[in-house]
Amino acid sequence: MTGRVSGRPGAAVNDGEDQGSMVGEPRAAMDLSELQQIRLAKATALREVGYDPYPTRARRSHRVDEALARFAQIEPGLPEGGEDAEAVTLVGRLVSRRHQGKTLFAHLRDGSGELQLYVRRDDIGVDEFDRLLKLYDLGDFVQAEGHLFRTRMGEVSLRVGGMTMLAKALNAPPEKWHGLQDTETRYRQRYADLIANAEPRRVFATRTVVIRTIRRFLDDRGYLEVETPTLQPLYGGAAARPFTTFHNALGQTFYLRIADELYLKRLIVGGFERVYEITKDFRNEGIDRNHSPEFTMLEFYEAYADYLTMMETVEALVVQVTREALGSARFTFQGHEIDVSPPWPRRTLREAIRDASGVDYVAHPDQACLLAAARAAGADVSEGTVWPRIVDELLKQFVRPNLIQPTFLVDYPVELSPLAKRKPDDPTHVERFQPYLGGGEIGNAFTELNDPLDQLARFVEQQRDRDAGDQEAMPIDEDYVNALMYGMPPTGGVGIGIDRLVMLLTDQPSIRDVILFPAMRALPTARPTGEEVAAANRGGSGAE
RNA sequence: GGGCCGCUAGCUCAAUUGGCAGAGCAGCUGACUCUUAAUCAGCGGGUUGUAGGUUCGAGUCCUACGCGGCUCACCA
Repeated sequence: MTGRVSGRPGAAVNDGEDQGSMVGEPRAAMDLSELQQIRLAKATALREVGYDPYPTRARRSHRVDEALARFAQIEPGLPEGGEDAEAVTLVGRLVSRRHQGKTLFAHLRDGSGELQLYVRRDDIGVDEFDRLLKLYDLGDFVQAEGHLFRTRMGEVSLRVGGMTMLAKALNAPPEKWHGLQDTETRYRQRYADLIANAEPRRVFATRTVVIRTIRRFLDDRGYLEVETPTLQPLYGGAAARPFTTFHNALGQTFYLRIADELYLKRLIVGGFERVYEITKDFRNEGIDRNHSPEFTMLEFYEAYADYLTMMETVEALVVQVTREALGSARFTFQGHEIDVSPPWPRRTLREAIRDASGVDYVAHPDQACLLAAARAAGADVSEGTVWPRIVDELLKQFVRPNLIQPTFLVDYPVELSPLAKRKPDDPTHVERFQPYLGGGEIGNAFTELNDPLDQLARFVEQQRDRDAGDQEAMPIDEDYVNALMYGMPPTGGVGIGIDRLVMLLTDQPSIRDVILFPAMRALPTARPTGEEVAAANRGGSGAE
């Protein structure tokens, strides 16, 4: 860590090696803003009258929600405006302040909520009241002890008998009414966003409920949560370009995983019957509203199941997650009322495309023919587009935007799905489905291909596309084929993009709004130099 | 990568045709013992993203660059 003491990241004010200097030493103050200097002076003033602005320990008897619950219990036995006889001690951040002569109202926020503080000079003495007015600021963490009561205006409050500083804030919080609006600052300094805005606090709390509920759902059904490699010598399981990195001691290139699919299925080969993993995948491609270079993926695999079984599981999972997170199976996304109650309609990809565009891709089995038909239907497809891509374009341009209510599209052309098993009655299609919701897909699933030689043939096919310049085609994974040669039972598998699911449930239009610290271009001063990169690759970072 | 838009005080935003860079919040000083966007009086606060250019004069016009947003392309 370098010591940066400025509101703007990248505006380093303290690049020296010495780390242990006491806060409050004015050495770094040269580059502090006027407002920061004023707060720093207050911290120094506190110290001068014997109060540590950063004491080591805090004490708390109740969280805010516990205090409110306690008062609700006790209030019926109190006279009008009476106080709880027992003292409580609360901790948290000062988020608002209203001074009126010899009294002071303020709001304290902890992780569970907010509660009003009521301070009277007569209660705490002239000196302490004065300190409170002069040396405490919005954003400071404090500890307040006192008795609960209800104000004349009807708000449960703490009549403060004593207050101490827990941590002096040098940065002022953002504007209290408009919050922090600047998108870039909200992403780069998420801490400030969380302080200032209730919306991200709600979104990320919901995200946690979603993930917790998924775990419980799968745990309850006998799934084993496992961990597979992030650093992979060979990537696979999806169509995407990987990030590349290098292991110094092994002298070897690794790829950051683009999916965990192939490892999870190796575990099915090994004899685990139900496995899942919730983890980050990394794809080296463009960033937009729906794509982040690192994102969170759920994948789960079940032996002796097929894609029909998995559709029921997905419906049950999504409705349970929605109910846990929102208290209902219905919610609003970007103005659309969505109901995820099962069962969800199932339509084959072929008929969905045919109904929406008039093009039956089965009737146009070669590239030139399908391209002409697609264009005749009004699709925007460029000249060299390969056959499976044209199908994908038809899906994207005609079908997807209209899939607002939950829908399964099923049975995809084999060319689009190198890891899925062919339909028994139609070897040109595979048993695959994608759940659509709110105009986008939230996952991908199939009956897993377990014929090792068919799998090898599909890899070879992919390799041909690779050689033809398709940078997203999968490389041949011989070890995976070897695993399949030990025998993999019939298996159903599902992948669900957690970020997109959270976007839907929290009504957020951008994936960046559901990722706490979304990937951003480094600011000029924060970007490592070529020398630093070279040194890192030379070996040994020195630090853990 | 292309196109469009944006970047002004700590935060939220103004600034007419190119003519003294402003307000609210926050801050500072003071008044006020049930306020809650508290109120009232006064005060301070700016390298207008960066670097050039045009001009008597640039927040405003031009060029380049940086960062971001939207969008297209790419991409599940």
